[in-house]
Amino acid sequence: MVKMNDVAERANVSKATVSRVLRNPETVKKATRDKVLAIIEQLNYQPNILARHFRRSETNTILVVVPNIMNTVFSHILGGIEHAAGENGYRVLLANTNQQVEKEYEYLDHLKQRQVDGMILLSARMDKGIIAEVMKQYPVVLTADYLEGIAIPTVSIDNVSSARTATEHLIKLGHSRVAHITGPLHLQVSQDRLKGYRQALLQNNLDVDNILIQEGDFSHESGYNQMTKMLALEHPPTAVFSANDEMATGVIKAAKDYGLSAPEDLAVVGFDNIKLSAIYDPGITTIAQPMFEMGKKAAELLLHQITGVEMTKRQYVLESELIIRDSCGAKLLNDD
Amino acid sequence: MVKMNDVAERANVSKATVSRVLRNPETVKKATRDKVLAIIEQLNYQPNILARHFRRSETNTILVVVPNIMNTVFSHILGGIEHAAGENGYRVLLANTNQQVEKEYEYLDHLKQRQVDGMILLSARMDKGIIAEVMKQYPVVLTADYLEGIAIPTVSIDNVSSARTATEHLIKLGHSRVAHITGPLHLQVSQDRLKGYRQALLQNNLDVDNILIQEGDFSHESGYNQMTKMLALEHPPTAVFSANDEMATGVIKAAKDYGLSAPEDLAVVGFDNIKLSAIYDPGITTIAQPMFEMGKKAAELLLHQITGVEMTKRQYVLESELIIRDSCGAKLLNDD
DNA sequence: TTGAAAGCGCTAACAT
DNA sequence: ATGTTAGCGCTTTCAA
Repeated sequence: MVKMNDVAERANVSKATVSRVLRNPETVKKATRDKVLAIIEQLNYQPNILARHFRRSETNTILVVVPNIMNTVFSHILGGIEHAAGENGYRVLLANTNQQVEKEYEYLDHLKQRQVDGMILLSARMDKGIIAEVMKQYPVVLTADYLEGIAIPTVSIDNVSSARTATEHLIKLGHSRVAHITGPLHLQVSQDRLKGYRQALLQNNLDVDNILIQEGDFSHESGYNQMTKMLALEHPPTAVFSANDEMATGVIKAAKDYGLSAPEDLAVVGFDNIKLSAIYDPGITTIAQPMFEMGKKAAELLLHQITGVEMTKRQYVLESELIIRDSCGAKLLNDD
Repeated sequence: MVKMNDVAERANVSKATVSRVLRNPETVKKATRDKVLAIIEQLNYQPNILARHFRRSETNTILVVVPNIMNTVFSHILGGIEHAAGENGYRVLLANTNQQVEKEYEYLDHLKQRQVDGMILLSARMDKGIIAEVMKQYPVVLTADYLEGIAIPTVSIDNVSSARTATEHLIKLGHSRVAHITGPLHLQVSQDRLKGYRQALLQNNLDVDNILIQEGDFSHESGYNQMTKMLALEHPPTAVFSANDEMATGVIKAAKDYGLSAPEDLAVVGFDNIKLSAIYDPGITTIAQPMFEMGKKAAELLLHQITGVEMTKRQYVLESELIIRDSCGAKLLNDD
């Protein structure tokens, strides 16, 4: 393994100069620089990055803690993170938790041991006190999740108002019995979407009927099962706001198996705007969450912390958008 | 930052002993060990992993080169890799290429600079000579892709025979005009699936009609467009084998927009068995590719190389399976 | 079973 | 603009 000293000797300069050529080329006279570069090329010298990391105690690596990489929403956020990190010369270390809190705690060691320069959490189920403690010492950003009462830098959408928009859309379409299938209620996002749903009903003078609020787990199957249950009600809903797109497909399938069709007999709105919602037949009306952008912004925010860039803002709320497709029936009306 | 020496002093032992307690506890007398561990606890000592990596010139990190993390197939393989790596104390560094070959070359530097202990490629579009060269020097495994004429450790399925199975399934169902929408033909997997399709036709004494073979790009839209084109043919196909599931949904949609329905008027078989194929309505008959398993196996194979475990086998071909759902019409027959 | 000591390859402060 | 030098924190060989 050829090392910096070998290059230095061959070029008749000191190690320091070689180091400078690599890290601060402008501080070296052009002639010297060219000579050194030529030798580097000739010897096919590769700097030992581990030595550099050690010496500088920085790694140019960020840790991304994901509940589940196989989930479309997370993989797209991850895509955005990877993109922004790469653009800025940083690498991404992956940490899958499989929703286990203990794993989140484990990965904290990476920060403490300086194996990474910072961390992005896509899920924060740890104790808030601990998170607050960690935040004080290391660069951390939260995205895709949200934590109340703690000033952690966060990139998110406004889930409450987005859910309100989705629900209102159904109300404006003339529905008064609008159901909601929630995500797992231990997640803040699920709580927020539920809150927005409630707000929309109340602001439109509609009663909140708890029988029309059922908890799902974001899976197609849970959407199917909860909808099947509600269809057997004496007064079944005529519209459903599902907390994500995958459950929305379960809702539509349940209606179909019950002899109803969406949107004619049941209007459905989903959430996330994953590819599935555009591909599914009928196309699913949904709230578009800028997943890639969220990841990108989160990474940028983290890199600012790492490099010490002044941050005026620490909480970013990105825009979400109602995408009207077929499942809500709005297009049916327009066709009249 | 408390360092090893601090622990040593407090425990009245040498740095060497502390190091041993951490890395080879069995070589230290129990009493000493306990004392040291107590001090470590007490001082909340965290070893500087960067120093360790540098000193040992190993990183316990593997690099995963992915064409696109946002693609379901890749994210599931990645899930398997992450799982196996984690189980064995290794970390996963993510490298997205966005299908750019130059990026693949760039990431090679991570290996050369010893920033990672090995590399898993989910796409190998680099020059074979270079790959062969790299393989000789560093642990490398290929999965999800396949390279002819080079003995690189590989984990894959048999795309040719899987595609043959898929196509034969349609032929057995009575179809003689079976179309194929391929993936991008510069990819080996697309070529292989096309080959399997051809074999099935020939083995069943059916002509290969090139007008029924159209190249897609794995997207819903390309499936839709290519199918729309074929439906306008004088003798349109009655069945389609699509090289992936997403294009299969495009095929079904195109048929629908043409006034036909699947499977009644057009039988469709996809490939991959991503979640979408189970959720879609009609459920898509497809070839199940064990994505998670592939990732897991690939990681294990790589770790064997890294740790110097004897490898009897270097090419793993995992089992794929035909999953019969609604889109092919087989269930229609059974209902008779 | 433990300690002493060298040194991994680089960077950066300081000197020239 | 370039060189000298110390040292980052750990692991490991050798000696005791």
